Amino acid sequence: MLKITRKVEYALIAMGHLQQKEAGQLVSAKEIAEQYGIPQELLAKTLQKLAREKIIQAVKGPAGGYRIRKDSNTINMTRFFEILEGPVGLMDCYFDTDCIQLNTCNIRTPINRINDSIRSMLDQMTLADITN
Amino acid sequence: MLKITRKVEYALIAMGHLQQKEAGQLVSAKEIAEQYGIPQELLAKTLQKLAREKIIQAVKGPAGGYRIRKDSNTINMTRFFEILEGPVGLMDCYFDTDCIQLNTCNIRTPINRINDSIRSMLDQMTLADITN
DNA sequence: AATATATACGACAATATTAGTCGTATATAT
DNA sequence: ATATATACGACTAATATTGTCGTATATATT
Repeated sequence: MLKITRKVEYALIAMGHLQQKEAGQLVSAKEIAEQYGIPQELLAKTLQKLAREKIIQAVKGPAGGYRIRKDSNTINMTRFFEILEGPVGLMDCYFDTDCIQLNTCNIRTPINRINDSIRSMLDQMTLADITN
Repeated sequence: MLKITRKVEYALIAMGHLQQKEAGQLVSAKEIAEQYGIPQELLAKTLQKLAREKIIQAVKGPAGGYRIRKDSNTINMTRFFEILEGPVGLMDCYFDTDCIQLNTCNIRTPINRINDSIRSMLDQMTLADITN
C-alpha cells in the first residue's frame, strides 16, 4: 500500500544516474541496467516512455543511449509518476466517476482531501529534489 | 500506484458509519456490508483486526456487533493504515534493510525524505478528519 | 437446553496487478 | 555489411489483492 512500483523505482535510479553525467553525455539502458543490477528490457521500456514525453532524449545506433534534457529536473513528481503509471490517486473515483457506490459512499470527500494533499506535495517536488 | 487497498477503503467506510451512530450503539458487519454493497466476510475480518487493536469494540452474540470507542477518532492515519496493511512506505527498504542493492542504490535517501513527508502528513491526520 | 445470530480466524480460491521476457523492426556509427 | 542501440507490442511469470468457505466460540432469545 502506498508503494511505488519497480518501474518508477528503476526510472528514478536511471534519472539519478543520468543527472550525474556531464551534460550531453549518452548512457545506454544496458549500462545502467548492469550497473544497478536491474532488468535491461524493463528499464529500456521505461526509458522509452520518458523519451516519448521528452523527459529525456534518446539517440539510436551504436554509441547511442539516453541523455538528460536541460529542463528535465524542473519536472514535478506528479507528472513524472503519471507518465509511468497513469493517474495518481488513493482511489480510482478521484478520476473515474463510474463507481456504482458513489451515492452511498461516505468517504469520498475526505479521501479526496488527502489526495489533494499528496498531489500538491508531489507537485511541489521536482526531479532534482530526488536525483540530486 | 499510491492506491489504498479495498480493505482500507471498507474499513474507512465502516468507521464513518459507526461514527454517525449514537455513542454505544452496536452495528453488525452484515448491516454495514449490505448498506454499502461490500463483501460481508471481508469487512468482518477487517473489523476484527481493528477490534484486536482496540480501535473499535466487538460484542458477540445476536444483537451484537461493533461500536466505536470514545478516543478512536484521535488515532492517526499512519497507525490505522499500518494495522490493516503493515508498514507504510514507498519502498520496502524504508523498513527492511535486506536489499542487495542498498550500496549501489542512488535514490534511497531522497525516497526516504518523501516517505517522511507522507508519513508525517498521515501522522497529523486523525480518523476524525476522514470520517467526520 | 436448543436455536439463531454474530464475532473470530485460518485456509483456500479467484482475480488483478506488476514484473519480466521475447521477437521483430528501425536507425546509425563503424 | 555488421554490430549495437532504441522502439514497441505480445506474451508469460510472479506476486499481491480480493473474496469465499468452513469451523469454532460467545450469547441473547425462546
